[in-house]
Amino acid sequence: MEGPSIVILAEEAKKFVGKCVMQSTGSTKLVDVTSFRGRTLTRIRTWGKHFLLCFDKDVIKIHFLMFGSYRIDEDKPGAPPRLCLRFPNGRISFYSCSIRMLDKSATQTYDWRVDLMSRAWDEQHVLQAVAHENNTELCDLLLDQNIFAGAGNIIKNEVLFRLGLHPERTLKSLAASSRQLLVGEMRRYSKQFYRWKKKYVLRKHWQMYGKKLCPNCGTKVVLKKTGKLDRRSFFCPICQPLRTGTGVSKSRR
DNA sequence: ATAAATGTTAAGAA
DNA sequence: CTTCTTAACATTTA
Repeated sequence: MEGPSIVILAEEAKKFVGKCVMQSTGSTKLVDVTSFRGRTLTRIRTWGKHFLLCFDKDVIKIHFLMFGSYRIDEDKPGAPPRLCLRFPNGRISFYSCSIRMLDKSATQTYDWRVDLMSRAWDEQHVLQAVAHENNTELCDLLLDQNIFAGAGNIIKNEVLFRLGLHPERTLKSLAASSRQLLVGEMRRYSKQFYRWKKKYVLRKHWQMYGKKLCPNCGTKVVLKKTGKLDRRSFFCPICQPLRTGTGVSKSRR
């Protein structure tokens, strides 16, 4: 689950803010499930892929990893929730996810300037952070949660295709103007992802992720695990060349 | 049926 | 000390 999906969850769960937990159940052993009963949910926040349920002095942090899911006011068949919070106006359940408690002070260490979905997202700050990553391949850079919080493998692949960038290019091969385009597109596409996902039309807008043929030129899409993160990259070898330019030596002055 | 995948963390190894 | 590797987590889809 990528950042935009977490923002949609936060909107759906908003109706529980200000409500008191009537009953708390679940199979997680990483938090004391029984301790939430009688406490009021004061706020819901998100940072990247982190979903934060805030109480007066501490916070439940939920991360959905690869397979996590949730349900509101219904049960998921065949799976006991890791955590289910029941409020006077409904309930929310979380499945196969990581659940941790944070002290409230820990949320102050989150930097919302790098959160792709945040109002506080700061292009200049992100460009500065990117500037330290000259030797990093783009496929790894775009998944770095300290720089692009909320970006996942779908966003990575789609953005690289839209800009005609090969996933194994290093940042230093990009001119300053291209870097700025890249950072801006990460933000723009994340917002687009959110709008499409809300309308249940996200998947049909994928141009490269999971595709067989390039929508531009019809060339067979390459699927390769790339980078230190060894994650799947889908790319068109024609539209996303590894080497830039037309053969003119880059070292020419 | 088996494998691989919208992901992260911690522990141990090098 | 840093960087890399592996395991753990555990569900859905192809």
